[in-house]
Formats: sequence, structure tokens, C-alpha cells
Amino acid sequence: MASDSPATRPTIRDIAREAGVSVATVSRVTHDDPRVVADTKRRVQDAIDRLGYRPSALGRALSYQRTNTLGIVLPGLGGPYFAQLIEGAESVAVERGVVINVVGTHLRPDAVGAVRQLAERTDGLIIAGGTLPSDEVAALARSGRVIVVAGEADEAATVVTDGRAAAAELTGHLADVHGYRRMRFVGEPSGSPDTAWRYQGFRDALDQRGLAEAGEPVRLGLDVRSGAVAARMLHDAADLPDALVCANDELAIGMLATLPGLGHRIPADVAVTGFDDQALAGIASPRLTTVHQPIAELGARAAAGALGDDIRSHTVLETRLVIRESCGCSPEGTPD
Amino acid sequence: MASDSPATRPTIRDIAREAGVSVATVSRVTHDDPRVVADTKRRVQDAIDRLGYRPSALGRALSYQRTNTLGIVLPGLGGPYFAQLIEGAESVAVERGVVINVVGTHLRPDAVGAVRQLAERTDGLIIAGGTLPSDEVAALARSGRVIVVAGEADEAATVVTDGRAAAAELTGHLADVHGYRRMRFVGEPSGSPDTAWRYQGFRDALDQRGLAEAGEPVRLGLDVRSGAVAARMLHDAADLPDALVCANDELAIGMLATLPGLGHRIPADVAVTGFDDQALAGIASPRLTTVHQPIAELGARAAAGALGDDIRSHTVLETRLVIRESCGCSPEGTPD
DNA sequence: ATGAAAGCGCTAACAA
DNA sequence: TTGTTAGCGCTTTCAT
Repeated sequence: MASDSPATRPTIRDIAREAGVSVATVSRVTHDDPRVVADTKRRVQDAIDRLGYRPSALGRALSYQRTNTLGIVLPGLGGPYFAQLIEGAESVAVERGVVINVVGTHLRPDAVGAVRQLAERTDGLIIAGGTLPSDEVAALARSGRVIVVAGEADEAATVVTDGRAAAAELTGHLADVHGYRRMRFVGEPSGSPDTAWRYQGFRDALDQRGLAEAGEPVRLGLDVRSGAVAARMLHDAADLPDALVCANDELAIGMLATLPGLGHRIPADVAVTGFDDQALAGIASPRLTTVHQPIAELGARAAAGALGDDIRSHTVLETRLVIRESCGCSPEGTPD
Repeated sequence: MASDSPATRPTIRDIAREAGVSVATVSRVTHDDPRVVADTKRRVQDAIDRLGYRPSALGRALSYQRTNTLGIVLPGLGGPYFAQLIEGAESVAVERGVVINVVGTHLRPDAVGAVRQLAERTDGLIIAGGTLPSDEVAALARSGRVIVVAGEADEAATVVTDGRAAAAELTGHLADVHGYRRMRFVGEPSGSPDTAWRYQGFRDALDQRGLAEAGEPVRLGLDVRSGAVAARMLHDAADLPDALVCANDELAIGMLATLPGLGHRIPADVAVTGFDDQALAGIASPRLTTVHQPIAELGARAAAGALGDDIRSHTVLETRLVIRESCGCSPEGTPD
């Protein structure tokens, strides 16, 4: 428990000795090599069971020159977005007998060092946009398989969605269908490339229509808590616009969990939109108008690339505007 | 220009050759060994820089017989609870020059296999309660350093909080101060030991007062989405109790983001409580009455243990009841 | 101050 | 069918 020194693990040599064979034979048995005769195999297997031997992944990795591991670098292990991304990556990792190792850089003072360590122990790396300086990404890409997801890179292949166009379409709906004029973006644009693109799309739609932002972007993170904080700030400043365009669903959920309690009805007093179309978006009340993104697919494609499949150097996946009620539309899809 | 081996990473031998020294000397340089004379050191460092050499973590691990890696096994990488746990572990990992590798078992068909792989590549393991069959945990504990967090184990040390007592205290407050009689638990008790303890505490408080549950536990997950789903179910069944005792804050937040939109005021029509006291709990509206848990501390203690510190075989950390407004108390802390 | 060489746990030619 | 042996990349005595 506290102080018992774990017995040292048996090595392939221990088994060889125990079974009275060579290490090569033991290795063959652990690989189900058909060449070993049944009787020998049994003897070896017995020794393995008796001593509780399991081949060292480290030793194997060194010999194979591959680790059967896929690394994923994310800003943090927070919300559903990254969970889904990982899930997508897992789906392809599983069918290739590869395990996944995740590191979150936001928690890490020395993110670069941690990622370099990770790179050593993996056959490929998925890096989320905005987690590392781009020259570091380039360096990593030069010495290994790297795919950047939701970000830009010139030395590595990227897998993204066109968040800019999607955000513009969403904002256009708010302006044209509902006639909102005072709209404000929630989320720190420079937080990640992803968010930057969405903000740009928001601006695009405004500019196209000669509209101005109802204020600076609310510069906060991308989690539920930040949505709640933003809601309180806006309430305290008595400065609610017609519509709050949130950088993702979680922010919007934070709004839903705060604004009503503060006396603001959604969407009657203020419209709120999300981005991502997480499962939650269709369940909260009012249901969230948002943009659907194939997040798991993003992870799956990236994983395939990072594991050696040939993929295009720049893959862009489709998004889809999802109109529900938080923008002011009625459940039938028509504006109020 | 040494462009002979282009694709493959340079090894310590390449550097040795390039600098005209032995591998031992290169190794000394990478370890800042004071015995190498300045001139030699410079020559080696030059070669290292020129070829872009970085010692292989794999090779080192094999030689050192340690990996400088800490593994964490969680059900999933979803919400803030696990993010905080990891953060706590990171804080001690960082000061020991250790990196963290996380795997989520819920995403994994072959969780056991994945964890075994992980165990190979780490010096210690933190395992969240309920993620693995207990005999597997025992096996892992026998061959390495394992700490179980928020769960039970006889072969491994555990780090927990007394969720049962805390839940009983919280429920007692609801019953005694507010006089609620119809109370219902939200969350699947058998989902994790943690949740089971909280449900037990809830039952304890009820039993003590001769009260009955206002219905079976609402058997859902522990995420925001499940809270929203539960809210809709209860609404659709027109079966809202006096108070909803949620297994964690996220569930409660899902309620806050759904119930008001469905026409139910919190706490006027129905009280809602959380568990964990996430940052969000004090910001959403109404602010959440909940139980504070030192989650990061949980992670930190577990990490210390998993990395070799002597810790008690059973550590229990303090919780604290946090009364805010979602239970019906006024901001001043008095009941309505 | 530096080098030679023996491991660390495993795999895979090559021999026998 | 099985064994011998040379790596995989690195560290670390032990010599020199």
C-alpha cells in the first residue's frame, strides 16, 4: 500500500529460463507464431501464467520503432467539444489497435516540453489549433506525423470546418429573418483560430449589411462558466443587445442558465445562439439555434491522417445551420 | 553537410560520430555533467544543434527503468470535475518533471487493454472509482503504483471525500430549513461509487426523518445534457417534486438551463441543488446550493501517492455545505 | 576528461 | 522447430 515495493516484473528472460527455452521462443509464443510446436507453446504459456508475465510495451516500442500510440494535444480537457473530438479519434484508433494519449496544454506551464515528450512516445500527433506556437508545430511536423485540427499550419496537414462562412450565415439569419440590429459576439476571438474564424464570419455578415457590432466581443473563454459570467456582466451593465452570438454552445448554455434567473427572457428579451450543435443544444429550453459541426468526424479524419493514411493537406468538412427557437423562430421554423 | 540520413531522427551515435567523441560523452553533455571540458562540450553541443538531436524518451525510459509519466484513468473526459482533478494532479506532476497521460474508459470498448498499455508506459496510475473492474485494479496495483480516487479498493490506496455524510447534511437542510417533503435524487447511483455514496446520504437523511423519496432516482449520466433531459422528462410527466437533489453541479446546471424555459421558476416552483461547487455554481442564476469538494486537492494527493510518496492507505478530504439561493434561501443565507 | 562495453526488454535475421 | 545474436537509443560503471 503506502510503502510496499512492487515486485519487479518478470522479463522475457525470466520466462525463457523458467520454461527452459530461448527468449526467441517466448517471443514467438507471445506473438502466436505458428511455428512453435504445441508442447513447447504450452510449457511457455504455463511459465507466462505462473510468473504473470506481460511483454513490456517499452521494450517492444524500442524494437518495433513504433509505439502503437496516438497523441492528442488539446487546450484543455473541458467540455463536450473535445470529448467528442477524442471519441472520433478513438473510433479509428480502436480498429487499428492503437491507444490514445491526451495532454491538455492550458494546465501546463511548460506545454511545449510536455508535447515534445508526448511526441517521443507516439506514432502520430493530433494538435488542436491554437495550442502551440506555430514554429513548434512545424518542428514537430518535420520529425513526425502531425495533423492540425481546427487550425492552420503550413508544414502539417489540417482538418477543419469553414466556421467563417457558417457564422456569417447564422448572423445573416439573425439580421434578415429577425431584423436584429444590435448584435454582439461572445468569446475571445484570439483564443483559438476556430473562434477567430467565427468572429470573422460574424463581422462579415454585419459589414455586408452595413451594421455595427453592439459592442466589443465579450472576451471570455469557451466554457459554460464564461457564458454565465458574460450574462452577469451584461445584466449588471444593463447592456443587453438584441442578440448574443456565442462562439460555442457551452457559452450559450451558460447564458440559458443565468439570464432567466436575472429576469431576461430568451428569446423575447434577447436572442442567444450557439455553435457546434452539441447534444445539449436540442434539449435545453429554449432549444438552441446553432451550427452543426461533424466534430467526431473531424477527430476521426485527423486520427487517420496522424496514423499514416494519406489525406489531403487541407480537408474541410461541412457544417449546417440549425434553426431552433433561441433565435426567436417558432418551433415550426418560422420567425415569431 | 551531413545529409546522409535525412528522414530518420539522429541518434546519440550520430552525434558522437559528428562530434568525434564517444556516445558516453554525448550522454554527459545532455545531462550537463560537469566533467566534460568546455571545448568538448561545445563541439558536442554544436553537433546536437546542427543535427537537431533530442534524446529519445523511449531509450531513456528503458535505461532508467522509469518513464517520468503519470497515467490517469477516468470514465470520460467530459466536464469540469475531471478537468479539475487533472489540474490538481498536474500541479504535483509539474514540480516533479513528470508528464501526464489521460485515458477515458467510456469511449473505449477495450478499456482494460488500453489501461494495461498505459500502465506499461507510466510510473504510476491514478484510477477513478468505477472505471475498471475491481480485480483489474487489484492486478494493476500488484504490479505498480496505483491510487484509486473517489472509489474503493483493497489492494490500492484510496483518496476520497465523505460524499455520503455531505449529501445527508445537504438533504437535511432541505428538509429541516425549508420543510420540503417531496424530494427526488437525480443521477444514476450505480454509475460510480461517488454517486452511490451521495444517493445513500440522501436516503439516510430521508430515512432519519421518516420521509420517502418522491420517486426513483432519475437514472441518467452526470453531464449537463442529462440534467436538461431530466428536466424535460419531469416537465413532460408533470411530476416536479419540491426539490431536486442532483448528483453533481452539471446536472443542476442542465436544470437551470431548461426548467425556466419550460415555465418553472427556481426555487419558487422547485428547488435544485448541486454537488461539487464548481466555479459555475456561484455564477449561474439562481446561484447553486451545493457541497464544496476539494477536487484539485484530490488529484494532487493521488498524484503524490502514485508518484511514490507515502500516503495513508485511505485518505478522506473535507467537504463543506455551501448554501446559496437555488434551495430557497435568500442571498443573506436565511430561508425565504 | 574521455572511452569501451554491458545492460534495459524486446524482436527478427540468420543458423542449426 | 528452436536457438544465437545483433540491434533499437540511451545510461552508467569501469578503465584509461
